[in-house]
Amino acid sequence: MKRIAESTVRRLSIYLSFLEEIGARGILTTSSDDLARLGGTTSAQVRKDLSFFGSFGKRGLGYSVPELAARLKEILGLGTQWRVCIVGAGKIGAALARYAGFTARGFLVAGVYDSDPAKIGKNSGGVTVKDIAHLERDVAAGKYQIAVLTVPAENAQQIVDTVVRAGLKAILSFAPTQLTTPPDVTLRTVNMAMELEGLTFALTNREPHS
Amino acid sequence: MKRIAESTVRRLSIYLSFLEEIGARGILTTSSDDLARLGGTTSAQVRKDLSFFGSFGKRGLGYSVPELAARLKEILGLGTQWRVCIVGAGKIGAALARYAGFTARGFLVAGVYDSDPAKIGKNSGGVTVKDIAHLERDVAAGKYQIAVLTVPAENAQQIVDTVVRAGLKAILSFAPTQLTTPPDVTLRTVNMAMELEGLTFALTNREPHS
DNA sequence: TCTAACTTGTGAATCAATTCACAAGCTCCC
DNA sequence: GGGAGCTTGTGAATTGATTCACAAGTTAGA
Repeated sequence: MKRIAESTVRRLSIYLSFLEEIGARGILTTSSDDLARLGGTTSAQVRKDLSFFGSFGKRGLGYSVPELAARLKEILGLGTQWRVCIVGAGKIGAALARYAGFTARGFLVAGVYDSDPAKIGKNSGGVTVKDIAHLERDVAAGKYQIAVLTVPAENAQQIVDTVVRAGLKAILSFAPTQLTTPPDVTLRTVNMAMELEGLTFALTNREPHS
Repeated sequence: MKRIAESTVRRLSIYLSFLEEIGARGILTTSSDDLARLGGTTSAQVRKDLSFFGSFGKRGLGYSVPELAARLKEILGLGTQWRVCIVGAGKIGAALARYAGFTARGFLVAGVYDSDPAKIGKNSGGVTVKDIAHLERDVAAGKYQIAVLTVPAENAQQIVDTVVRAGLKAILSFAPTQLTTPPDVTLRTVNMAMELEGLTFALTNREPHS
């Protein structure tokens, strides 16, 4: 299969969340134009995105909401429940552990790890915090498919190396640092300071009147 | 000035954080090749990114670390302190309110708002939670330049409309929904479920051997 | 002063993503 | 059955981003 751009995958997520929303309201049919309007893009873009995976619509009619939603779930790999571990039981880790948006989309926070003895054994987001010394063993045992990192920047690469060594293939990092992984491991980084800097850049460099 | 791509701005943030890191270690000079290696890109990309804003290096020599850092701070608008309000005093809002990465880069969390009477008046991340009914007035009074939204998806657009009406030009949203703003308002959205879906897509569609 | 070894800055070329534009398919209604 | 009115799917064209490749500037050392 041809390589799919990250931007395309992001849009598929957006389309899916709209399909679920309008599906819940009982709407059975939609069009690329509807999806484009709701998702902030163009109808041609919607159709091109979908065309990478097949043709799911009917000419003249549009798309069946439940059918397209099911196909997108399949494409995005949301058919099964994914087990996630959160590494770092600080404020952000605890917030994520009980973030409803995860469970709503089929992710199960099955473990939380920290290195701080004061936190180990305590409850964080409904899960007991485990000793990070057990992380590698648990990952190697297949307990998780995805790791979410909410640790300080200076520890992040070491933890990446640990979970990669144990065989994990997908990591979402909130550590504000650049991380490296082997090519067969997918890494996404969310850097909140960087997002804010995108805003200050815009505030600073915007034309006064436009 | 020519329009600058968002990807370029993101990379400038990365370059800056490396310059600060190596600057703190006493390194005075660096090259586009160093920055590329650390930032996961190519030296040509680094030079092209910088070329949009001027020429900051010396041929044959490279870049002065403190000088380039200062120019990047200026470009990214990090010369002044920015006042941020957090709307939504839930788990994620509270975690962000005391997130060290923000203050380290010159952002001041100057207010936290919520609509829940049980939270108003309580302390969240070192700031007293205010009634969201006062948000519009406070924004209009110029108390904040940036709003961070950590509210449920169903309330997010209404709050965007409120702060935009009050004159705010920069919003960072963590609500898992598509939001719309006038063209003179910059909006960035971080959607954690969408990031995870990018990972599950990769896990599902990856070639078994490559 | 001259050469060797670097590294920048930047047009040109390539590669990637988006948009255009239209043939083809579907439904409804006369 | 046939025409009108939709909407998809997709090559072609366009727009945008990245990479290439090299002239020009700088330093160090002989």
